[in-house]
Amino acid sequence: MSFEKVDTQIDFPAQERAVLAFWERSRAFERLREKNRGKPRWSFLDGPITANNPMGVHHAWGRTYKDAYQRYFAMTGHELRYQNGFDCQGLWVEVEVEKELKLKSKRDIEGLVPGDRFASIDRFVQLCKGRVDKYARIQVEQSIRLGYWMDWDRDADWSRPPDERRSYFTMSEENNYTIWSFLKKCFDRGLVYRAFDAMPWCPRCGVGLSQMEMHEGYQRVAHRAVFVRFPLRDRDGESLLVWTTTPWTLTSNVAAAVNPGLTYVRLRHRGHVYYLAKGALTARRLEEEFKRKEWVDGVPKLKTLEQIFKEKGGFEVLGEVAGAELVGWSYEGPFDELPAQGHPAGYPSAIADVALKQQWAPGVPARELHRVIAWDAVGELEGTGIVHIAPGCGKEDFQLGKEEKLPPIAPLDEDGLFVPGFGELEGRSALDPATADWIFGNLHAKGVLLASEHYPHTYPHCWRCKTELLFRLVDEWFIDMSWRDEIARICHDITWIPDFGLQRELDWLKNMGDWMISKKRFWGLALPIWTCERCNSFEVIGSREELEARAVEGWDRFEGHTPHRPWIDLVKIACARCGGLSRRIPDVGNPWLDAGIVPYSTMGYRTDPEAWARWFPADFITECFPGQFRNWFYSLLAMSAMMTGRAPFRVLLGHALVRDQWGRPMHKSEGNAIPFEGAADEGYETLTPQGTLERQPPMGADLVRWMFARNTPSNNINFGSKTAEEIRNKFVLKLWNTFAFFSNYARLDRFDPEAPQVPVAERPDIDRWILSDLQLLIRTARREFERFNVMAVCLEAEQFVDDRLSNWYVRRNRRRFWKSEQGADKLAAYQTLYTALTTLTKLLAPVMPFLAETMYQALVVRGSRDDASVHHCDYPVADEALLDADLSADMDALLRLVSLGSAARNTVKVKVRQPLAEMKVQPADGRERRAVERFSEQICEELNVKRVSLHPPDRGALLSIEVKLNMKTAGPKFGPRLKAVHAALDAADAAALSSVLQSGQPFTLDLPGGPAVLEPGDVVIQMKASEGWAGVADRGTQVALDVRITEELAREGMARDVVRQVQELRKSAKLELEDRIALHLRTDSEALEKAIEAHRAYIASETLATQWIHEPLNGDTHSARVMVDGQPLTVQLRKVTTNEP
RNA sequence: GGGCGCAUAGCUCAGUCGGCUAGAGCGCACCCCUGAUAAGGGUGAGGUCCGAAGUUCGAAUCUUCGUGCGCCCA
Repeated sequence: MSFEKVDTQIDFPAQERAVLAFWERSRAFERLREKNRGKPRWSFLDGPITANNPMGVHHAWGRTYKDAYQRYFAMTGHELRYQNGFDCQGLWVEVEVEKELKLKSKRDIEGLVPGDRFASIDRFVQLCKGRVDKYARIQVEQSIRLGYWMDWDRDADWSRPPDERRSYFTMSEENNYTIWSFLKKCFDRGLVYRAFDAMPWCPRCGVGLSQMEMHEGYQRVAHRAVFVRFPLRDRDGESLLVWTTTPWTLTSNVAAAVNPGLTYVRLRHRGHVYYLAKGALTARRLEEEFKRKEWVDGVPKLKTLEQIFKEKGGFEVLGEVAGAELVGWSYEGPFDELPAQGHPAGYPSAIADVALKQQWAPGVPARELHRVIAWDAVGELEGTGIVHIAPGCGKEDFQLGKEEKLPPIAPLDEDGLFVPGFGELEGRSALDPATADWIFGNLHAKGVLLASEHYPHTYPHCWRCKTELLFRLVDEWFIDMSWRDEIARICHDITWIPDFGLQRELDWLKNMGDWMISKKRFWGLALPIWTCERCNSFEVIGSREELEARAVEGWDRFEGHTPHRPWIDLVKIACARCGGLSRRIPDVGNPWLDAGIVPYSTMGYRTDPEAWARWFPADFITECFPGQFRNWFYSLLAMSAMMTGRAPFRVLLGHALVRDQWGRPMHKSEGNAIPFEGAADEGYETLTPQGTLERQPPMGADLVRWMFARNTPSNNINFGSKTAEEIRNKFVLKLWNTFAFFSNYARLDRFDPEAPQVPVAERPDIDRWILSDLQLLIRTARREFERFNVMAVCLEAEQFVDDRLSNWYVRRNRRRFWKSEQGADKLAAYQTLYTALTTLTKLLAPVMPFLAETMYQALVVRGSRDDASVHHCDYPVADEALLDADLSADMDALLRLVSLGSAARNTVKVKVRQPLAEMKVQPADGRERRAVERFSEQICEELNVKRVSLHPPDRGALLSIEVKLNMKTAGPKFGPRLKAVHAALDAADAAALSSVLQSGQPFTLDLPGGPAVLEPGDVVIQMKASEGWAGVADRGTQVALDVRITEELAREGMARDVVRQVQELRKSAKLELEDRIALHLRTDSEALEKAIEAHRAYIASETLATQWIHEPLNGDTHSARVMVDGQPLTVQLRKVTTNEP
């Protein structure tokens, strides 16, 4: 079949939907897999996407890479797995389900089915699974719309259990049990342990956060800080001055720390003596932050302590004392009346028991042990230089407490409420401002409150629900990471792109703490840790089979369920040490365990070791890297190091973050995030920095992909409609218009791609040039894809399409396609452009799969019944025989000469439509000389001159130098002497003067009234051509245009103008390219009349006028009154049918 | 406090072998084109390639130090 007409106005999203339907109908993806089955493998491992919400446009960045590289390796003949991954388990899903159900706490979840905790948890877990399925399905649809080819789950697949679906799901049994095997290995090496620690804790979620999670949620907030005095025992009327931003922790105070190396002052204030660090008295606290506006709105600047004392009645410094001397002093705590302070070895008793057993503290109540301890970390710039220590309320406090044998007091329950033993505070929330009020009131009543203030600082928040974190003493499970060197070792087997990734990962490995793997929640990996009720020892179970063999209770009820809560909790085993009954700890696992195990769980490590060995390690992974060094990359590497000691992937490509087009971080809550469908298909609204909502048109998936692919992976991308429009105009539309141009003329001319090829050697230079550059593009594309540098492919392709193919090749060759006679030259043009376009479809297919397919179908398949797809093609290979470096260099020289010619026209403002007689060139080198000879026709056409000639060297320079004063600077500088300077300048040797000034040196003119010094800025140096010529020079090249317009040339110019006006009218009359017309032209201007007469044949052939009518036309005509060369002209035309004469 | 990264035009960024006069797009000014056309093209203005020192025939590029910003860790 022949070529279809192609509209230059195209709805890209609609075209993409048509391609999707074609792929679906023709089973294009399945056929690609069949085609590549058995070929060399290329193993890609997908990082699981959290199946918890629909994707935003930012997800498309990584997925563009994933698809583009997969497509490239498929086109170069590789077998792939095409397995997508979904991250399913974890708190983020729980939080969303809680929101849907309007649940506020863990107790609400456990009461979902009233009175039945087991059924409640079961129901909740089912809802979590359901939410994962729901959003996984949505993400599949979105990914398909992006053009991402994966082995997607289809309707029938969703009713199967996750283990039997096409994508992998981290909630699958295989995934969970493979993690068990990992934990078992850790256990066998003695690396799993349980510990009490003061953990960052989210009171809303009722869960502790790991070190890596805590970093996600820092926010700047202001807390009410207090200055409190701790009266010293044995020193009447004297107190330590203590400062804290968390007043609720004062209830659990055990000690006060000073820096033994600092100097402290004694000062008297209102009859009482205070101790505080000398530097603290005058420290300008957070002054820098205040200046830099790193502050919280509405919070006043902090006062110095000096100022506070002065305002409250003045003070007097009595003396200084070394910090070391304070150590050991004992004091009265602010809440010693509370029962918790009186409980031996700490509070509550569960913790006191452990503290006693593990010898963290003596069996004495905290209030009897209050004393000053030494701590080097205490500074004097933040508070008072005396730090209140509550081992049950802070990480460092807890460590210090253990070292100093201080009893820990843990005041809060899971929900952040005070437990019994804290008097009136019982049941109050530590976060509630009313609680702080109560504490302030209480301290004030006791007379120990000196002052309070609002203190801004960055404080950790729950990264999921944004609640402020508290530090809480809890028991959690950890993996001892003392074997970190084993992980670091395999990092060196990986190619990191960008390469600083290796250093980042190694840094993290060096600094990370032990891995907290437990979460006191419901939906997640069931940690396979069973503890004995009798002897309190624990062990880790490594597989379902092992559990079944060890089970002494509950297996029958568990069987048939996935290893999730609450069913797995039913299984009890006999303690290996004492035979006692062991039950599973209620905790679930850290979700990064789920994602980190996938190189094993998804490739058949346990089920099909041979298959696993074929696909492991993955050749390539790519993800957004901020954060992943301590998350997915970390868990992948750590778990693989433990499992096999091998790197789980060979190449890692990391990419940065998507910002909005003004460079602001994208946030759903800020209104500047872009939903995926909005960008791909539907258009979207975005909030501008001015706060207005702007409606944006859709970009289409290809454009979204291209924008991501052309960006430097390591730089954040400012993504938005502005860039989209730019790239659409300069690249996508150019490509499309070139394709449309070709198709529309090929259709009219019945161009047959199967016709015998005009030998390349016989084609014109410009054809061989574009073919040569095409080979260079192919070479670059292959090289850069292999380096995982798709950006370079895109930038090179843009340059080829825009600068070379569209703006030069097609523009220069239009007439070869227009002309009516067939022939070798026309055929060569068609064949050349056809080769360029079909090659481009294949080159671009990995990045722009839709556009490439549309073009390929129209250019190559052309409706033949065979369902060939561009994605089944082999990726192009450069034909070295077509490379012609010499030709490219000549063409570059030509382009330079043409741009100089345009510049020369510009200087005299003669439009290109006006033909000129001649251009003379004084070439800078042999290359330019040859370009003039070789491409004179191109130059003449492009610049609309009749002749181009080389300026003979023996005739001297083509242009002369002219130096004029720059009146802007020279005027004020020389004032009344200006005339004299002028004259001297005219008399001076222009060549010598300009060479001095151009080298940046001043030039001195000798004048009667004394020398005048010219600076380079004082003059304008121009190249001047002889009378009637316009000249321009650049880098040794000089060109001159004959700008004298003869009557004959003027007539020709007018004729071209007439043609243009007629074409304009044809177009507004919506005529087809091939339509013939009857034309009537009428003017009162004699000059114009003559021009039309002289060029009648030319006008007729250009405008396809088959009938030249002298009388005004009647009936179905189109007419316009236009101006040509300042003269009015009436144009009338009418379409004629072919059988008219 | 430690580590990593970045710094090129008003803005967003290319420039990874050290090589002629440092580029692109946007924006700005002027001009042009017109059957690829709701586009597009050309020309121009605009640069201390963050600063300083060094290596070199030659540095935006390599080294060292400094400044500023970002990220990570403590």
